[in-house]
Amino acid sequence: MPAVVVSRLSLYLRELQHLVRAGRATVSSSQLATLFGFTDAQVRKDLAYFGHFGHPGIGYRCSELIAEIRRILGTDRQWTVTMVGVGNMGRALLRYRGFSTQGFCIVAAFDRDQSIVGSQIEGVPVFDVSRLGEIVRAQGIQLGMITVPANEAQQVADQLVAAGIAGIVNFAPVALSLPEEVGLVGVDLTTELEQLAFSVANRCSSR
Amino acid sequence: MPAVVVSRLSLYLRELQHLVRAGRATVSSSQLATLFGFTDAQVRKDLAYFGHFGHPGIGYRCSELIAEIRRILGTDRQWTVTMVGVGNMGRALLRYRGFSTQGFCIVAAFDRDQSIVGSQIEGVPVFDVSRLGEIVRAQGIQLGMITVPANEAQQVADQLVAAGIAGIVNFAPVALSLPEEVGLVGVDLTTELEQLAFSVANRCSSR
DNA sequence: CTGTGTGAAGGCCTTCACAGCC
DNA sequence: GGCTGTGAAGGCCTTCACACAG
Repeated sequence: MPAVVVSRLSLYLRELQHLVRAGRATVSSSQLATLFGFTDAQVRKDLAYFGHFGHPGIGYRCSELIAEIRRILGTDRQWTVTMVGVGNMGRALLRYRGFSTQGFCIVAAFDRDQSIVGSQIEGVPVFDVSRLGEIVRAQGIQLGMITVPANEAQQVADQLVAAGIAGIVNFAPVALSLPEEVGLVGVDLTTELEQLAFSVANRCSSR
Repeated sequence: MPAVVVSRLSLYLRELQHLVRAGRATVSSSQLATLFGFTDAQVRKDLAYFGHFGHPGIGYRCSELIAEIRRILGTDRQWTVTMVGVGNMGRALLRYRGFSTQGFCIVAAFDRDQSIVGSQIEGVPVFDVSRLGEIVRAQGIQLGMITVPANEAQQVADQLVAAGIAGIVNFAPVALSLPEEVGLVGVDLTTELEQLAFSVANRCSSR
């Protein structure tokens, strides 16, 4: 299965949830496709990698497909998440409601700023970063989000790995070096703006 | 040229800047490649699409390559940016220093919360969203970042397009429909976590 | 007739392997 | 020896086109 399929499944899931909220019961591959500028064949192939979810002549039942995609992504279960770095970005993400509704529960945050250690932000307790290993291990936290400055990110990542984390989302603008068996996703906002600048400067529609 | 090349150029740029800060003068394609888990041939091909920047036997001079990549991306010039939606995410992004050093200058923000309209956040003035068209047009603002709730994002995008914006970064978790000639990049944090969950649940190293 | 699932074809992207250069 | 730039090969991903189902 192509690697990009999973990211498209996430997009399908998101729009399916919007469709259900709008009262739609079914959707066809071509309707889904036009939302993103994909082809209908691509949508069907993406879904067919994982099973037979469609109904010929009807399309896909939204709620049914939502359940299937969540099962595929593994977000039908709950994931425990920690956030390391409670600066501007960390705080914004802690306050973002979208994670918990999709199966991600932030259970602990870490920082070294003593003025916030011991407090709670949106119900999430903030611990001193020196207790990272202890708490991640004790609570069996599965995923970590790194929102510290770039020059501290690798060290934090190493601590998370040592504590047995299964995957990391890295918001620091630096490449991390991790063991093969730990999942890694990088999010760099400057990179995204640069993408946009290039596509605008070269008038190449990225779609 | 493959579409993904541009996103890799951004990554090269980022690490080159780290290398320069660490005092490195040159770097080879294989050294750059191992930072990301790419092949050396890929790095060379990516760069060779745009010119002959390397020096056989030496590698690439970091500062030289930085200048070239910035020129390619279009970030050797300054871009004016606006942010629509000054909630948690918007505020965090306004306070993020990384944009301005890479050529992106946030010159105005918009919200409809009257308690912040008229104030400044990190030196960026916050206007009522009703003045969006007027101000974007008057100041010739080039790029827009959308950080409003999903159900308001399309409407905001339409206003930005009407005001003549050249490109949009959409942080709202919804697919936007824009005219072909307007650049669009989507950033969905939940999607990123879902990627990670899948790769962990299926123990497939995404690298 | 609408719409899915899917082999086959086509195209795009990456990797290989080496000529050329320092 | 070290390293880049690049045609050729290979592989991966998307699109096509159609059999089949409701």
